[in-house]
Amino acid sequence: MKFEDYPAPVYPPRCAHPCEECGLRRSPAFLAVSAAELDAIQSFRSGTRVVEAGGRIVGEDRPSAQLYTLYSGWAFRYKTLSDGRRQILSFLLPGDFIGLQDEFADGHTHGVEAVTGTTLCTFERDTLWDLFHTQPKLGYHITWLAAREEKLVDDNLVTAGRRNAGERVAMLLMHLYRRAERAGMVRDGWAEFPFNQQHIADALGLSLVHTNKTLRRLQRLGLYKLDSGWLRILEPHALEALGDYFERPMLPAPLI
Amino acid sequence: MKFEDYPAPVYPPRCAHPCEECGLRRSPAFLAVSAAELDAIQSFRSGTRVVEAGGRIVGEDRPSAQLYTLYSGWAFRYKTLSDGRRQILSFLLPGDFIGLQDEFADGHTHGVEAVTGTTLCTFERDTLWDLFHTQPKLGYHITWLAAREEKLVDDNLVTAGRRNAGERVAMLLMHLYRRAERAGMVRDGWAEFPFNQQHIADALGLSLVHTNKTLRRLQRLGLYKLDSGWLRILEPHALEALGDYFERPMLPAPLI
DNA sequence: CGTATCTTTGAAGGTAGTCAAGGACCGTGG
DNA sequence: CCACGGTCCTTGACTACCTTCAAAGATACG
Repeated sequence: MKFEDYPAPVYPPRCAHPCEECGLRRSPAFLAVSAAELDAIQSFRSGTRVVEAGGRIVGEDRPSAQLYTLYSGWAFRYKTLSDGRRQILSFLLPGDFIGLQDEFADGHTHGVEAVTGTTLCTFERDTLWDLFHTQPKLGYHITWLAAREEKLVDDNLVTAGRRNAGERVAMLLMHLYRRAERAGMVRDGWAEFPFNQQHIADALGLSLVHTNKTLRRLQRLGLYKLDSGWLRILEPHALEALGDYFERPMLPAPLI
Repeated sequence: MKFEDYPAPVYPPRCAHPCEECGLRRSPAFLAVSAAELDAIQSFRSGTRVVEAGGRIVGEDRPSAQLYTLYSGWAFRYKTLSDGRRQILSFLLPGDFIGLQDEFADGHTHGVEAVTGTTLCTFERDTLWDLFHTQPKLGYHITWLAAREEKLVDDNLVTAGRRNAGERVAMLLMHLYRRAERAGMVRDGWAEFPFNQQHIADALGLSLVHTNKTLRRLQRLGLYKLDSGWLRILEPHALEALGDYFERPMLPAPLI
């Protein structure tokens, strides 16, 4: 059974309803929660926020007072050096938790930017400990999310450090496709792909020009198609082999 | 007051004593804990393990059944591609928690290797949830550690993706010196530096040869000295400016 | 003293960065 | 309707940073 068959909301206009009606939760990508936990999440949640495409979710200069769960849309975490060079650390999809890294900040924060229009559930940072205290299970889940997020960055570091341009692009395309698939953002083999080549370059640690040339090369080889914001993988095995990157089936994730 | 003034054990032969006598805890780098928490940690701990220099702490093929706190020595986390290219993800110092990333594994694990001889406190993975349940505060602390660890990898990703060789080396030297200082491994301005150039190359995503040439260049410029396993920073401001990397004062960390 | 490991250096080649400019597409407004 | 500016994509030419290959020192150790 594919995720497309589930009524997962791709871009709900807004999430103003109670958590128990949350559309995301119907997806099998997320763990079921008890009624008590859902209550705790509901009261942990302080509101909803909408950010337009290209807008800033969290500024790079200081940690935000809020934590977020991305409810719909695509976003990314990034850091910039003082001369403007930017590195994208990881991409964020619905269900991803935002802001944990800064919870224990010694400065050195990162920014979060929306790629598409996004909606977010907001939580107040200073109530986090209370959540751990009253609902240890949810604390455990948050640790789960933090650990998963770090694994993503681990993989990206291997890519930036040890893969060449072709391998990097192959790995990123497969990775984003798989995550989109899991999040129910694939229809008929086409995945939402709202990124421009500057995003890809900044994620892979390549220049814009070289990213373009590498993308075109792999496209001419017939490995994938990209059409007005939608991605289709034509040769998944070739891309996986080229990138030396083989996704394992993903476990259901907690959703806070 | 400098950390050197504290009686922090640099390389205790072994940690077989109860946690309340733990030498690490005397360091101001770590948060104080209550007696009840210390009891919980003590009963969470299942034993002690010693790994010789260069030995494998956690294999790359499968998640280990144990979690660890590094008690003494230096180690690193790494991943290797199928053709042998290796990327070091982060370095580990006393107090660092090991194995969390695999707690929620979907495969895709990483290895951990000892640089020097190390001693580790061991915990059984399947008792982690129990710890969260009975001691939410410690669960919160574990999340703290996970978030800090991810920030380290974030920084390393920026380095591998967007810094050139000189900047990478400058940043790594400053970073390791600062962490050694905090861990009480600096004496008279000399920090323990047990790494060979292959370690540095694998951490920075550079080739061994180019790493060597870059190290020599910065050394000839008089920015640092390296002598039989000990590092002295001669020009901290120059190195920080070159690497565009400015450490903020670090908060006391939890110690599990 | 011989072997293994690590460091150092030179030379050659290639991958990726930089510079520059044209093209495609889109929305806006004259 | 078409001109215009903006953003993003594409391509070529040139440059340079970094990798690879090769081999010679240095150091430690049995």
